[in-house]
Amino acid sequence: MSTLREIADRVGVSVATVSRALNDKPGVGADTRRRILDAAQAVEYFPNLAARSLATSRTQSVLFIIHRRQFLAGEDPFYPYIMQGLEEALTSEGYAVMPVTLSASQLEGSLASIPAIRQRRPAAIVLAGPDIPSPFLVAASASGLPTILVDNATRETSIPAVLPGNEEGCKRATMHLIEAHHQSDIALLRGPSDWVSSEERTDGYLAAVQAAGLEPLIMTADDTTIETGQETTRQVLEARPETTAIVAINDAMAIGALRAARKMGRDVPKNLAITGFDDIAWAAYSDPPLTTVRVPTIEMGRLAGRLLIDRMAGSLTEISRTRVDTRLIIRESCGCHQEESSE
Amino acid sequence: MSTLREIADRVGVSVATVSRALNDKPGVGADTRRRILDAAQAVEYFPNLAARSLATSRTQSVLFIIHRRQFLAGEDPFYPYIMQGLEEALTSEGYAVMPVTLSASQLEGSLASIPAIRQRRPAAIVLAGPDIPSPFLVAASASGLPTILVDNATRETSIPAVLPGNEEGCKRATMHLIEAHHQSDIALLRGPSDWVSSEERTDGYLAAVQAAGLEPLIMTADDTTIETGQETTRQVLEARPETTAIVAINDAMAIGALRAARKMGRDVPKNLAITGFDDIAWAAYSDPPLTTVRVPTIEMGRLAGRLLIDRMAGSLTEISRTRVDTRLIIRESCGCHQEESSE
DNA sequence: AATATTTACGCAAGCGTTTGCGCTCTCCAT
DNA sequence: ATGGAGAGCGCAAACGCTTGCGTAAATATT
Repeated sequence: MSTLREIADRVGVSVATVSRALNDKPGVGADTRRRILDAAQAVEYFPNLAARSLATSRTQSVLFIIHRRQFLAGEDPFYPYIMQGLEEALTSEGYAVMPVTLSASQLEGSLASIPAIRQRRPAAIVLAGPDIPSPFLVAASASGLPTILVDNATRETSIPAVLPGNEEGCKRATMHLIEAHHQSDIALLRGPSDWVSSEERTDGYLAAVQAAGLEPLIMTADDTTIETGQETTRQVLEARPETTAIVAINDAMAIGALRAARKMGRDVPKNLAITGFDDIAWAAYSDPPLTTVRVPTIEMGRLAGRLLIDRMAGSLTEISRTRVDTRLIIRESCGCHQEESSE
Repeated sequence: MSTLREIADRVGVSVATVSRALNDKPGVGADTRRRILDAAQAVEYFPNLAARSLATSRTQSVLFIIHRRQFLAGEDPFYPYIMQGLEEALTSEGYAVMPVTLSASQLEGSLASIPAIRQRRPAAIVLAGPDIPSPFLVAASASGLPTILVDNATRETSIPAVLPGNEEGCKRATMHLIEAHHQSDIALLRGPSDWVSSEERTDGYLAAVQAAGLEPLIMTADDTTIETGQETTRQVLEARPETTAIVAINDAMAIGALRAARKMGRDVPKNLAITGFDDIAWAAYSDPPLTTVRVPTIEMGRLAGRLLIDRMAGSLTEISRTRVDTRLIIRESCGCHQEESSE
């Protein structure tokens, strides 16, 4: 493991000069700089980040915080994709991501009580997922560290956040149903109102339905699982049997709707059209394959990473919410076999 | 952010003594130690890990390496669960996990060319997943860092590895089919032979089938996706229509088998029994719900973490392969609705 | 030609720990 | 009383890097 000393000795300069040369700082002659870079190459120099952190008192790692519940639920976890994108964006700039999954009680407590944050002094914090309580988000942001939210947002303060184009996406899906499905009754299956994406998707549904002059029917569930999707669909079909289309707030609920429809003797898509949201891995394999709105999760992570890098570099872009584009993926659950379906 | 200095000043001793007291090292009087611990508590001291790393020249983070392909395939990724368990085990001992996903070309190259390993000098390496090439595993192990494999293993050298009880698990599932399904023809859908778990599960299948005096039928696919499961099942049912049961090497192939069976007019489980392996999140929601062998992925991660901690602590346990117990989860795809089914 | 400015570099302190070594003091065996 | 052992503690160096400051030389300014 070579050090600055070695390079300095080789070239015949001081370590200070080598440090400056390697970090693209002024105060080094062009020729000297070249020789230093060559020597660094020759000895395969990599900076010791622990030493650098100690000297600069800032690290090159960002905390990636999620709620442990995401795991226990056994659902299709989306944050690995977020993390993947994040890692892609960050490693290229020399940053590492360190995942920390917190329990509900830890998320109630104070930010400072999390050892990782005290001991490792991360350069930034990423908080992913809708189930991190708002006070915690605010506390993280107030800690002074660059903070970014993914698939979550706060109303009061304006913490930077990366979100899918929820409203347009859901509006798009609903409109697709309206166009194809002859102006029939379209119900919405939605989740808790403290989940930002749920709110926004509902807005999209409402915009589309009202533009078409239809009567909205909104069913709110406590969570957005297959089970609740199934149960709320049952309720919808019993309360309003004339319903011919269902917009589900996410794919899990949509798959639940599929199951409920089958159990109640409805043929999807013939008697009932269904759309989901997210395009999780299994959406393409449901029966029938699910028409849904694809959320580019990896891209969201990448974006979060880039925004963070910009902020750490000092550019004071106070953009509050950044959107990533969604895309309607037409499969079979909506009843229109188009050639240009998936992909 | 308090330092050793502060505590030392408060108590009236040297930093050296504080350091020794806080690290449970000898050379500190009982009374002094108490006062130091109290003071540390009072100022909410947390060691600066960068400084410690610099002084000890070893870090408190472990690299978690996976193959990027795992993501692109869009399959149900299993390693988030591994990582979850790993994190649980490691954080309690003050270690952090840093995930690094490598591309195929990086996995062909040398270990040293990975910046993370040169710059962060991890305390250990975890390599997860069957698709990391053997030479890379060997190189990692040869690097001198404590290394552990999860869901992979090498034949030549004996790198410590954590694996599911593949053979027993698959034997168990196959025997269940044999017992319930009156001694009929049972085919196996397996994956590539360089995937250790595939090999071992095949052994389990063979053991069960041969013990029952049946003729084995093994179909090998290039990968273990829904698509290949579907395709190989089609082949099996065409080549040997009398087949009444299929053991799939993993749940994805099993779900593919389900689809193929439906397309070919077979009723599962009436005309064809199917079992999977892994118990991924969606196994419970397939139609019919999949009977499968549960692999405790989170537990595997936990175990890997604990083994690593032991090795870093110096205990020279040269256990080569550690097994975690699997468990047969009986649902409906095998045709025996037992009361004591899942959970 | 004399002065002011800039450029290129070295010195050395400092970041917060750990740890080998040496010192003092107490205690016990001689 | 004297010696040695051991416990308890402090000193100071070391880990590898960054950075403010000082200085000499080179260049620009009048």
